[in-house]
Amino acid sequence: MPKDTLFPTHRVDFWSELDELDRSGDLEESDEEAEAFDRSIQQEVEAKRVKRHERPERPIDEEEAGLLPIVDEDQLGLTASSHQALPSFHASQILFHSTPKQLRDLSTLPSVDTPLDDTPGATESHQPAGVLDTPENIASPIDTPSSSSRRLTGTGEGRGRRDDPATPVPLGTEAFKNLKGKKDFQTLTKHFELFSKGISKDVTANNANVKGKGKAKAQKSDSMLIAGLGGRVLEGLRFCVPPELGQVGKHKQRWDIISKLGGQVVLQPDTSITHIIYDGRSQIALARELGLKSLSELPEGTVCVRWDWVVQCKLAGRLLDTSQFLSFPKTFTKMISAKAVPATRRLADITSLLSRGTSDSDTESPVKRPRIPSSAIPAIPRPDVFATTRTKKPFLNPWRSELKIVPTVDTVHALPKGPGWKFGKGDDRDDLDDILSALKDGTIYEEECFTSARGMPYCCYHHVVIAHYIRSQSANPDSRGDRFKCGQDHDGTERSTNAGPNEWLAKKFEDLHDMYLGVQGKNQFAIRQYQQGELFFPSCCTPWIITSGKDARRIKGVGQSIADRIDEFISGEPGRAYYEDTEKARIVAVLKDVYGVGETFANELYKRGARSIRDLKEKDFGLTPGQNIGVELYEDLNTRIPREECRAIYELIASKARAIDPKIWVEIMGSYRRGQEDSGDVDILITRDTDDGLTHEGLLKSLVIGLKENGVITHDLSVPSQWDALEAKWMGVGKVPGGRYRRIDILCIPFDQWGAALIYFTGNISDILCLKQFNRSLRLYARKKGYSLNQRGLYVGVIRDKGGLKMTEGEFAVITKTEQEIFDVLGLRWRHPHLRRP
DNA sequence: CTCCAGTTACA
DNA sequence: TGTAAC
DNA sequence: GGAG
Ligand SMILES: O=c1ccn([C@H]2C[C@H](O)[C@@H](COP(=O)(O)OP(=O)(O)OP(=O)(O)O)O2)c(=O)[nH]1
Ligand SMILES: [Mg+2]
Repeated sequence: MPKDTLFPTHRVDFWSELDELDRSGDLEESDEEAEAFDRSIQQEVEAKRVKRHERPERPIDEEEAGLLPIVDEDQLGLTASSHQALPSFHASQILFHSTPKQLRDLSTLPSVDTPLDDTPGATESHQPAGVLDTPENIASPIDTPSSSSRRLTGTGEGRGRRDDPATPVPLGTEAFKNLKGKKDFQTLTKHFELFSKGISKDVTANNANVKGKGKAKAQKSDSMLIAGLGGRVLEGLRFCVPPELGQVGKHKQRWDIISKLGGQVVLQPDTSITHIIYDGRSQIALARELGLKSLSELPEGTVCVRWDWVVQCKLAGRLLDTSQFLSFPKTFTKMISAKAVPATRRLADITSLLSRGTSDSDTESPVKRPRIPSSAIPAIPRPDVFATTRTKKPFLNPWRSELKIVPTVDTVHALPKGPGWKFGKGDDRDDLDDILSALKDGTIYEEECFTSARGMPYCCYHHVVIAHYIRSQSANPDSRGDRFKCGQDHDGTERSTNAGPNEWLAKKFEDLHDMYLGVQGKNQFAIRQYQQGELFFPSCCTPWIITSGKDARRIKGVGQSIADRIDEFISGEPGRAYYEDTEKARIVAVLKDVYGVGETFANELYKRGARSIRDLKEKDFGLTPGQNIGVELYEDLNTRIPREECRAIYELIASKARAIDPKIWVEIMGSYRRGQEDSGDVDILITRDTDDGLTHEGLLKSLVIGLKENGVITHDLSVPSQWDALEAKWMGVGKVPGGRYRRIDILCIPFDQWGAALIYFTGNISDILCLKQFNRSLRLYARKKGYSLNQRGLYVGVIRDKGGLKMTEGEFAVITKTEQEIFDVLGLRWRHPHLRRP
């Protein structure tokens, strides 16, 4: 792949915040940008052909369909003819992934819900069991023939009256009063007027999806497909985009993007708006800004979303669930279906259709309380459920099927509440926010315009995840088993992505990182930096186009060495990255994929002549028993586990455990708890309430034995040193009947370490970094505060020598029954597991 | 020049 | 103790 | 390999 074709030549990508725009006053700017972006995407696509391993087993479309509802316009009243008739609610408000589960045996089941939310409203009653929540049975908010529209309450921020968009009544007469008189504000409103005029002039062209600025468009006819990126997904929606000082350029772009996507833009709220774009965090501040006493004065159903929602909708070419993009997730704006079933009702409805007890993996406190059915398990509906409803998709862009968002497992009940908890009132950004951004830091460059965008981290995260996911998707031919055959399998399933203009760099670094994994003696921290490189470059993290290594050094985490690599990549001159990328390194990297084979032994194997997994199978290299299992099950163990299967394995284990001791607590942790849609292994955490004087001592042994009899557990990889200790970890392999072999970890812990163990075992991030960054940064943070955090608890008084070696153990700082206690001591807000990722 | 999380199991 | 793993 |  010749670099020049990969490397975009234009200067700015479509969403960067440029004040030049303002200065020039040239409204065409964003058009140009859009074009540039689109072009870069195309180039990106070109670059996307090659790839490596690892893909989930499901066909992509299946997931995609499940996660991103394609909305039938008819159902939304959004067909062209009804374009004017603004629906009160919108597809974007659909609560998509709520899979409440059945109430389990209350008397025996430890209640482990997340930081307490006993509010009945949010956690609806559950329904009798009987229907499995297999994908087939999951009610889609779309295809559920829902009852006639009901009066909506409790949705969105607004409670006020709603008018037809033709006759909006302004709200917030005092809006922006503290901005008025500011020069910036005046220029902004002036620009807005200009913009509005431009829109009405262009309206025809707009409808044809070609916005008037003739010349530039003509030549880009085939990037038109992409230019259309997004189609008119915001058709019929009306956006209030409250002005911000010093953000004229940014806002102009936003208006333009919204209107190109078919949405209407207003500065001041009125009775017809459907959305407010707000990247801040404080409802109060927003209300004040808008000149409202409270956001409830907004029209009923108004949703406050961060800007990145729009961006993602544009990228996805369709409306996305807003749940991941709410400005105020804490209020948990109950998203509702287009058919306007009240939120709580909907949830109950879904509950009744699903069920079968499952763990709520968002569990937290061992405090006893009735177990509430919750929705920890994401609905991953099957594609055919949607097939019939997606036909109306207004703009079928080819990228659509590539884009997916991390599963948003909308655990409604999981919102934190109670003592010690505050919802982010105002700007209560805590230090962990800083940690999380620090994690990303490498991905965020520090510039004024960027730090001002509060919503950015999340956006960034989403983009990274998506980009990464797509990368691995495109890397691998589908269908089980095929992926190891390497080669031929590129059955025309061209998987392109719409990642940004620097994406090729991310790919380069991903590749480089993989390669260095096989280089012995390479500094682990150096490898980590390359790994970081994967994160830096997706367009939304680095909103400008990197033109040189020097340029990239603006990014925190990119130093001289990474910059040099970038220059190599750009110039195409073979440099270190080229010379170090040897056949040997690649082979070693593959050998290292065997479970139990690390860098050292992989190199040793290479030295002894091993060149492939087959060699390992055929010749005797004196592998350990564990490594032999790794070789034998190489394919299975290197295949990601679909979420449903994780759950199935969990259920098998949990039921066996409960059969042994009904008071046992069994939870599924790891990537599953974080809400990922596939996992590398199944992580199970076990403990038992000691209130009756008994413990889970010895349970692990009988559990494993029992599961071996079942055929659920098939191999041991590493067993506890003391089987009957309260703390014991078993690692091995198991499967569901007829399924692939899967890695399983079972961790038993003393009851009072529940909180610390949850933090530990939930970890974070995996998907992108394969580092367990959340743990690492939290522990680093604790250390800086004079504590020490490990899977057992949070300690104070740890004395370290100057090398950082621990001289004393210290003592428990807190009883760590709950995660929250730990977060509290560290002065941090508890975070939903799903948010423990950068 | 120093630090980069903190721990367990296996051989 | 070094290696590999969570 | 990068940051302090
Ligand atoms: O180096 C590590 C590896 C893991 N963990 C914790 C966090 C992690 O979430 C949990 C389970 O580990 P696992 O390797 O299963 O990672 P995961 O997060 O579950 O990802 P996946 O299993 O999908 O690969 O153990 C750490 O603290 N440090
Ligand atoms: Mg795991």
